[in-house]
Amino acid sequence: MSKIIKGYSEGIKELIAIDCIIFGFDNDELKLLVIKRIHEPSIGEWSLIGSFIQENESLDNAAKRILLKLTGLDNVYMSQLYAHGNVDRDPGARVISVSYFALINIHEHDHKLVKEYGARWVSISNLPALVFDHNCMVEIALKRLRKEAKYKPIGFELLPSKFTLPKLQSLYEAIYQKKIDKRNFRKSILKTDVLEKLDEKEKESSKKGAFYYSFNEANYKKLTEMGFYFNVTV
Amino acid sequence: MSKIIKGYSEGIKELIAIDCIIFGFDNDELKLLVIKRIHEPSIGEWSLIGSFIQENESLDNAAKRILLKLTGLDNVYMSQLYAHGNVDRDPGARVISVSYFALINIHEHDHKLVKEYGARWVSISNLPALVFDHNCMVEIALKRLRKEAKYKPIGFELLPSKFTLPKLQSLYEAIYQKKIDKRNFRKSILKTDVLEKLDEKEKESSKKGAFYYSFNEANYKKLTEMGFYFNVTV
DNA sequence: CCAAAAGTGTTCAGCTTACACCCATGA
DNA sequence: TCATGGGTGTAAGCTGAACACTTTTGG
Repeated sequence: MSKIIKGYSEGIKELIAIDCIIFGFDNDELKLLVIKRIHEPSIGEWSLIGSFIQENESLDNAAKRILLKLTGLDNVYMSQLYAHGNVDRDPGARVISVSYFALINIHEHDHKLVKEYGARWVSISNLPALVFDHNCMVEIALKRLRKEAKYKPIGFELLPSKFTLPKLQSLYEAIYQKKIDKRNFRKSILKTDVLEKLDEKEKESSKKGAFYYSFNEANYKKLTEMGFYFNVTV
Repeated sequence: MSKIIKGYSEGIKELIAIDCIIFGFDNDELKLLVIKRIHEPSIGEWSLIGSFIQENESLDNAAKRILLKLTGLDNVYMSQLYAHGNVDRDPGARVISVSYFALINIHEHDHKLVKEYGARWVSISNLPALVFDHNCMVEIALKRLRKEAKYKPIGFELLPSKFTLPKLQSLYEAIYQKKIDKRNFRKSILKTDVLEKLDEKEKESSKKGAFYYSFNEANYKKLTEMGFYFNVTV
C-alpha cells in the first residue's frame, strides 16, 4: 500500500487562472466576447478574457472581478463551468484554468471599457479560432446554456428588462440554432406565468408592433419553490 | 482602465487537491466511501479521499490515480464535479479542490486495500459529518447522480455485470430515496432495449427467482448515437 | 391596397401515471 | 398449502408537435 494522502508540505503549487465565457445577444445573434491576447505565447490571437486568481480571492470572486473590469457589470448571471487541468493546455506554463460562463445584456455593458481592452463581440455561428483550449471551453458553455435555457429562464439575462415575444423567440432560435414554431413557443412561455404583458408596443421591427413583456421574478420564484420548471420545447 | 490580464510571473500559485466522491451500492443502499483523515487539522475525522495533484499530472489522471490506489479499480465511471475555491475552505492552508465523482461496483473493489487505508462505506441516508466542505461536495454529487441517472444508464456502473430487475429497481429507489412502481419501471427500462435477459435466475432473494439481465453496451451506443436517451421516470 | 410581421387554436399521437392480480417455489 | 417476492397489461389524462389564417398598420 502506497500513500495517497499527503501533507500540505508535499503538495505542489500551480498557477490558477479563471477564463470567462461571456455571452450576449444582439442583432438576432448569440455573441461571445473575446479579446486579443497581450502576452506570449500566442500574443495577438483571439482568446477568452481571463486572469490569474489573487491571494485571498475565491474562484467566484475572481470571475466576478474579471467581468466587472471588462464590462462594468456587476450582479450578472454567472456560473462555474469546468476545471481544465491538462498538463500542456497552456504552452507558456502549467496553468489550471477554471472556466465560468456569464450571460449579460449586451446593451447595458460598458462599451468604452470593452473597446479599451481590445475586446470584440463575435457571433457564435462564426467563431474564430481561440488560443489554447478556449474553443473547447466555449463548446462546454454552449452545451450548458442549451441545457439550462430549457428549464430555467436564463435566456432573459441576455435581454433588456422589457422585450417582445418575437425577440425572445429569436434569442432561443439563436441559442439552439434552429427555427421554433411561433404558436408553440408562445404557448409554452406564457403558460408558465413568468411573463407580464406591458401596455406598450415596440414599433421598430414591424408596422403592427409587438407588445413588450417583462420577466416576473416573483412568479418565477414561486414556480421554482413549488418544484415546477420552465419548459420550453425547441 | 486597470489591468485584467497579467503575465505568468504575476500569477500566484496555490495547492490543488482532488477529492473523490465514490459511490457504491450494497444491501439495497447507496453508499459513499469515506476515510479517517490522517493529517492535521481535523485529524481522525471523516473525509472524502483526496490528494494533491502531482507535477505532470492532469486533474483527470490525479482522480484516476486516487481511485486506483484506494480501490484497485481502473476503467471506472468517473466525472469531474466542481472546483471548490473559497479562500478558507481548508483551515490548514489555501487549497483549491476539484471534486470528482465515481460509481463503482462495490463487490468488485479491493476490500483489503480499502481496509488498509482505514476507509469505510457509509450509507447516504445516514451520512456522518465530513471535514471542510466535503458534505457540500457530496450534495453536489448526489444532485448530479440523480440528474444523470434519468438519462444515462449510469446506474449500471454500480451493479455487477449481471443483475436482476428487482435489484436495478432497488438501486434507483436508493438513488432517489423513493418507491417506484414496478410495472412502470420495467416498462421504461425494457423498452430501451439496452438490457438483455439471460437464461439464468437469481434464487437468493426469492423462491420463485428473478431472471438475470445484462447491460448491452452496443445497443446503448446505437441509441445515444441516434440521439435517443434512456428515460426512467421516477 | 399591399407588404410585413404579430397574433391566435385545434387536433393527433405518444407518453406518463395509476392501479391489481396471478405465478412459481421453498419451507 | 401458504407466504414471499416475481412477473404482467390497460385505461385516462396530459404533453409535445404539427399546422394556416387573420390582424394591424406604415408606406
